[in-house]
Amino acid sequence: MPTYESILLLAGELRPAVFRLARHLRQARADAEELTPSQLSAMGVLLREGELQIGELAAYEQVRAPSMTRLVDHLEGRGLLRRTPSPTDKRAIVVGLTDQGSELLEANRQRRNEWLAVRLEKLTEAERATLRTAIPVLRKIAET
Amino acid sequence: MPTYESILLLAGELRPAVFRLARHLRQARADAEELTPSQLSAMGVLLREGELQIGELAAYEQVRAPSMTRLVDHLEGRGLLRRTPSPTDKRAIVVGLTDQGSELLEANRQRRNEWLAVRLEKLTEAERATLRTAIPVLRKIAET
DNA sequence: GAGTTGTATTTAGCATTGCTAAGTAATATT
DNA sequence: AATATTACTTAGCAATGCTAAATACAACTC
Repeated sequence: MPTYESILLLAGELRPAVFRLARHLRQARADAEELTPSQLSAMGVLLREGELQIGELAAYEQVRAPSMTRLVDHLEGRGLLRRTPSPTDKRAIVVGLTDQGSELLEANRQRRNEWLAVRLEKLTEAERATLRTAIPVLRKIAET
Repeated sequence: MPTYESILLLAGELRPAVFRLARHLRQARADAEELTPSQLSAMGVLLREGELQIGELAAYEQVRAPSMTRLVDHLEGRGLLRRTPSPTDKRAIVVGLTDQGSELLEANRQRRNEWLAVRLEKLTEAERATLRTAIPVLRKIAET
């Protein structure tokens, strides 16, 4: 039975480790991609979830509706997503990725995975095995 | 000898797992703390590194000098850090945390560690052991 | 040592993104 | 039918990123 103290210690080491890696993963994104993190993130939600109303998308992104309205304005202007009136509710609007949007997002995802893969290649097989074991634990923490 | 394909697969799983956890860790911060992520991050650098010149701090934060000048303006106005002229270079300025700044930062750090610790407590001891093993690997990737 | 070049910081002005408050249109409730 | 709620938009504020240009000092060069 571990003490809370020892767990706090673990937290103090795990937190910065995860945080720093995430920071690098984020920076390995754009490079003159002309898309900001918010834009990429919102598009990522649409890729995973399919079409959503503006308000739903805002909720996913933990942002207020007006912020999402403007973000969608930009992305729509660049042809990366499309607004369509909701068939069931004439107040609401449904947004979804265009083909161009999905392709851009997919290219981006691949680039980031490759950035990480290059680093994973340099590890030992044992270290990679450790990571494979850790992934479900990391997911579990985030889902709590 | 693993294939690059299998490593790409691992990357595709590890990346979102780390990213999501980091996102939660970030959100477990402020809560009416009246400090933004940029401000917290810059103060964190000063806590780790001690006093730095504006330009050095900007470099750590991967931000341009003018952005850091303004951020330091704000934090100085709130009494969280202090500007002092560099003794060796009359062009330069050295910034460092005030006692109030250090205390606020320490309180913040503790709160975030506790957020994570609560979740770590709910894991099995084997899962925590996995994380302990994974920490140095995560660090290694980030440092590459 | 005078003049040039480079460095550290600041100021000014632009774009993005977050917010709240208030407006419009449609839906739901009483 | 009147009222309240909901979905989105518009308008305007604050924070943060940038570049360009100004200022002050430091370091070289001839």
